[in-house]
Amino acid sequence: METRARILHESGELLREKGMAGFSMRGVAERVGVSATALYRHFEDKDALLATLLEEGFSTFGRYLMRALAGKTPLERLRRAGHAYFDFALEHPRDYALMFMTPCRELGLDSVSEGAKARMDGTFVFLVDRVKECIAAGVFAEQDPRSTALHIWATVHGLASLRLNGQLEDLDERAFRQHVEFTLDRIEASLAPASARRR
Amino acid sequence: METRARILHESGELLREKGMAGFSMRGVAERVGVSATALYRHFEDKDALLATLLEEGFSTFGRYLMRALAGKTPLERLRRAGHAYFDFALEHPRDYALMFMTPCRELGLDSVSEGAKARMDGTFVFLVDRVKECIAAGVFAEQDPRSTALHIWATVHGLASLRLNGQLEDLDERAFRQHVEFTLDRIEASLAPASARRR
DNA sequence: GTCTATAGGTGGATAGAC
DNA sequence: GTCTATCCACCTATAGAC
Repeated sequence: METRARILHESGELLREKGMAGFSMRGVAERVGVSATALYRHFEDKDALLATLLEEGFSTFGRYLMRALAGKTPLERLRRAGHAYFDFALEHPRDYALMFMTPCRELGLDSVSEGAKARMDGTFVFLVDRVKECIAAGVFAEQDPRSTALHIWATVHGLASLRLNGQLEDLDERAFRQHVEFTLDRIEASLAPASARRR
Repeated sequence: METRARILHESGELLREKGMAGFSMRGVAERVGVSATALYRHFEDKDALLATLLEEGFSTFGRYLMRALAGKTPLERLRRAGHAYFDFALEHPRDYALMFMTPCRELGLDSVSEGAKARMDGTFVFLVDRVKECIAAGVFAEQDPRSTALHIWATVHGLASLRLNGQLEDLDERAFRQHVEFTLDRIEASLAPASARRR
């Protein structure tokens, strides 16, 4: 792997291990196996490194979400979006934590927070569109699509962040995946129109 | 206020403002208006200060949760627990962030994580009990109480943490409270037995 | 592109006076 | 209990050699 890519990779690892408080250029350099100053040939400064990490995280996340569009029905596309969300969180926990679990103010990236905010809004719009499809198709009750989308986001984010924070350590990977299914089932059940709720 | 209490208060404020990375004994001392060394008369070291803050957070949270028991029916008690959860998150955002949004490993409090884990488990058991009540009363479908409780926790935690991370800034306090009601409604709807789902 | 050397800063913690 | 003085560790970032 190229040095630059390795720097980004080890940055993510260190960030997850030690948090923002323990993240340092020296720490990254040591993991990569170069001197601390070498990093400055690849990134202007510490903020630029973090900003790049954040940006690449959003790019990857966007690709994951796009998988959802392969679904053939509105409900299936929403379901796939849910799976894509958890796939990303579990396969890129460092990126997920940086993107969704770190307060903007804590990042201290004034310049990049604009871009991050735009990315976040874009993600939310994608979700709102999936919800609108479901409402139009009659599989969801007629409710404010934005409230509904926010409810879905909060629910999946809550589960993902409890998992990544280590608060569900007694669940193994398989049990967690099962709970994901349970969660997606509950979301669908809670949004179905009254006519669809009889079993 | 006593110096010790003021130290704890300002510690919470600083933690919320700057995050773990920006939290320092000197920073706390400056806010309190004493020298940095004065803090060491009240707390053995930085970890002890954080541990105390965490402990007091769980105590306060426990008192909030106890309000739920004033509800007259199982469903009302669960609903009140939901409200207590959001009340605590909104009124004690610093404590909430420290307790539920900071990875244990990032805190670096090996000694205290035992106590924190026990507290967390206690909270979860409380929620499981409320769910069991609802199932026994027939207002919830017969499902694994622990899965159900986890679903509820993840959902309310997701909403609270998005809020505290500043990702829902376009919602004012009133709109957010309204969405809380929406969320609690969705949770109940998703867990109701099939027989109760006809409108 | 990577190194060593180094400047300049921040932060945790202690010693000892008051 | 609070202060000043101080030590030491660690951090970001730059300069200049290779």
